[in-house]
Amino acid sequence: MVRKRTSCMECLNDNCIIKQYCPAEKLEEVSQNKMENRYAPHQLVFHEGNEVDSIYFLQKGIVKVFKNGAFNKDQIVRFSSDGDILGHRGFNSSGLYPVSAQTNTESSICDFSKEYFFKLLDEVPQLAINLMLVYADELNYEETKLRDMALFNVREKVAKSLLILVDRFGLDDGGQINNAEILSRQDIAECVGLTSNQVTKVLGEFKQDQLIAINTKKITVLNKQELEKIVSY
Amino acid sequence: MVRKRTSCMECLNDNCIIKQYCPAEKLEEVSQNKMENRYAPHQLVFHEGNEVDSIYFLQKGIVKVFKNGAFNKDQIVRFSSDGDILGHRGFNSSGLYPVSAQTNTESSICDFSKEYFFKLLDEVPQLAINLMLVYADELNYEETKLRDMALFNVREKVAKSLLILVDRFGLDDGGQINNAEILSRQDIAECVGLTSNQVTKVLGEFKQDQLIAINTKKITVLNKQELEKIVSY
DNA sequence: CGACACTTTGATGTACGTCAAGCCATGTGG
DNA sequence: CCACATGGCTTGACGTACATCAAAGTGTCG
Repeated sequence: MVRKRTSCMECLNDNCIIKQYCPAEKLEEVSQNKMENRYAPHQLVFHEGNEVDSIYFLQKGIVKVFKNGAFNKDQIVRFSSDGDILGHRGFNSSGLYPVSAQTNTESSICDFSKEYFFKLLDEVPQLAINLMLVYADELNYEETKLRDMALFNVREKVAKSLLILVDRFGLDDGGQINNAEILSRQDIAECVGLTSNQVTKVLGEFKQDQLIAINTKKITVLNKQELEKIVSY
Repeated sequence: MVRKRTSCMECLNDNCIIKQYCPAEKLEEVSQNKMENRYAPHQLVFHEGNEVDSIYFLQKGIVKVFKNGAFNKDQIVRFSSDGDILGHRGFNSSGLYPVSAQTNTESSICDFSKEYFFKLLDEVPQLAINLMLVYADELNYEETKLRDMALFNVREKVAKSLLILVDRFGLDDGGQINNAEILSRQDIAECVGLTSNQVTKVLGEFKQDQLIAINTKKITVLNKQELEKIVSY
């Protein structure tokens, strides 16, 4: 991991809420209080259960956020990408990270100390309010997923996992799911609480039904509408 | 529903984050911008899918917050009680309530317009920050639940539902779960995505194993430690 | 070219979801 | 005050979808 000082003024990532809501004159100070880090693929950013000391902003890359379950059955909370906040789940009453974060690709991540970040929130109310709105959206997303996981059968869950990937990574011109090649069957399974076995089987069914095409890791969505129909009720 | 103006200064509920984080001189203005409403049991406070216009603070009572699923299989998100915030899940990008809220008991609920509340957040940064922390805790809670629901079998889910109720409502001197008499088997089932049938069966097992005692609706916890052991791994 | 890891596929037992019938409380009207 | 109706609770029986295991297949790396 390579650490260096960089300036928010020159950062090209417009999704970052710091850049969006801090006034220009504040950004100079902000830059003084952060470090930018470069991670190799499959490096741990922070670990579930550890004390929360920092908050992270993912400038570029893909990071897997996940919770430990029993017997190496982890639960993937989300895949974060450019502009996303990491570690904010740790601002809870326990003071411990409730999830782990691990890079999937090479990544650039800025970090602030928790102390400085809270000082910043107090000085820039719009930042606090908009971070609050980020939480609200994530809470909605998780509660919808919770409802769905309670209701869906295996086939529906796999359809849901594909739509989650499409939503997060998008499709390229040919209809292929971006970044799908970096995901194992296990990864897909852990998004929706299944085993890699079950995912493989249902993906095979979907291929049979011409909803998708599979070239090992690369998945092409042929009929998104039908996939959406499977998860709607 | 009876509406009236009351003052936050005289409110006895110290759990309310408005009272906790607004300076005394601000509370006068706040009181001018809210209404207190008295609801009968089983009245709807707001409905999933409706436009978000207000935020609510539950002064006294028990309110069921739930999401609609397929074929009257609702999902209970939580039971709110004295001091809890209601409707904050609606501060999302869709502008619609993602859940419904319905009183279980007679309840007193204060409401603010969304506009005034956001103005207040901007003027009182500590309120915004602490509301953010409320979201963070709820997000943690939901993600833990999501993980558990993906992993647990029926027996474990029922144990979990009992522990949720104990956590929310507490036990009286005799070990009975407070307010359990207002809950149907269906309610318990909808906390953890089961049917009332399944809940009844497992509660019967727990009774057999002397973990609980059942007097129709009233449930007495005899061995909380063992219940916790069932949901731990 | 061989070793390793991941994926695919089939077979098997079991836990689960569903249905239906009986039971027990509660409340109402004769 | 008792008979009856209603709604939720309880229990058992049954078929199915699911979890798990093992073995073969495929791709990838040194």
